[in-house]
Amino acid sequence: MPRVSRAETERNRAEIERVASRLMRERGFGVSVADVMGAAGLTHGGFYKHFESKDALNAISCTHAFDQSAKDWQASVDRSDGDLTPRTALIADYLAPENRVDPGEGCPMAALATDVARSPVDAPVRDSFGEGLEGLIEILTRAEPAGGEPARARALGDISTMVGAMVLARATEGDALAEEIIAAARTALLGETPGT
Amino acid sequence: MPRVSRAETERNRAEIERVASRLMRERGFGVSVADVMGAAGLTHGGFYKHFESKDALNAISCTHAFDQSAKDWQASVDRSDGDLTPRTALIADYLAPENRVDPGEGCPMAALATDVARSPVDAPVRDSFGEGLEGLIEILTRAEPAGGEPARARALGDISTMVGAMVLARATEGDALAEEIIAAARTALLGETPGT
DNA sequence: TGTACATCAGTGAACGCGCGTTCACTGATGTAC
DNA sequence: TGTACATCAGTGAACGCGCGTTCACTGATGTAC
Repeated sequence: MPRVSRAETERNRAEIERVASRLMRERGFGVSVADVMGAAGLTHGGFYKHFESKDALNAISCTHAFDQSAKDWQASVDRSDGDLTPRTALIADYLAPENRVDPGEGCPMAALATDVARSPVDAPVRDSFGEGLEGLIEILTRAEPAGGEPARARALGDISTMVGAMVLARATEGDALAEEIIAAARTALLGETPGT
Repeated sequence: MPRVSRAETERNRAEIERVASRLMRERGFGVSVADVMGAAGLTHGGFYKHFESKDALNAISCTHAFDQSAKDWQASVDRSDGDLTPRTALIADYLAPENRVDPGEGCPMAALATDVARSPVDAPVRDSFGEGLEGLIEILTRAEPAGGEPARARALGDISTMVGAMVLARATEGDALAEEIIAAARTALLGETPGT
């Protein structure tokens, strides 16, 4: 049934972007146009009525994922109080099991950085990734106890540890090492005693 | 000219493994059999005289890359002396520009972790990655100033920071942020004053 | 409010291409005598 | 050491398949009157 209403068109486009963002974090940019459209309940032919190319969708999906993460990070900051600093809340939420076992709804840095690194220098996804990353850096920088330039450097160090731990834990999922890595990152970042 | 000598066969196989290990770190497991064989100076048809499947080569390439890295890490430890601790030497060498700009000859954790995370649970490359990772953890654990269990936890935290910084710097290569991330990781790990 | 018609989101077949894998063939190497 | 022959690493065409992209077609939606 062709020629759907404007509202339907808009809903379809939003759904394509949503499932693309999920599938690309799960499987990488190699996910096919047909799989994305199918997951959105459509056939592949209509793809180019919405997007200029597969490359363009990669970039849009990356931005979508970072927008979602920025909201999650801000929510972590907002739930902090006297007993829980914003930085602690953010890092604890990031290292939680949900982020590790469901990459499709999780951190785009951990899911997409390697794919972006392999993309051509002129690929649109590079700008999307850079801007999204900068956004997360700024949220964590504001959450650092220290202010000014040291806060940004500390945020960059924190993010490196968080992303590295997430990436390595996902690669060893199912192995005891995965939990061990996350626990060690927690200890390194939050100074918890390595127990259990 | 078919039927080459045994020595030639062995040399060809070693060359296939060498270039495969390089190309997979550069482009991921998606690199094609034809590209690997071509890079080794052969045609694609002979591939199955050496390997059972593409999956098997993925695992072999991963092990090859970790073996190379273990040698590099040990060399870093060996060059340390009174003024330079093994841990400092290892981390400084890891974060050096060569590792960042030439992923094909660099760290397999940073290059392959995401691809491994996306591989099926029964893919042979998962075991290769787990074993290779454990080997590097042990080298760094021995290089930590503290001994016993805390040394291992600290090694895991260090590796997380190293890998995360490498992965993010590669994704932002060409941007000032790439250098900033590496510098911040250096500061976080080695306590250098964030200068320049 | 009703009618006539242009618009265009979605469909499904088709395109050229590259993938992993198979296979008949080649001919120098390695072996048996 | 010399000869006869089996072995098998490497070649290149072929297989079925999935990729990104294009395109003629459809028919309900949105618009003009």
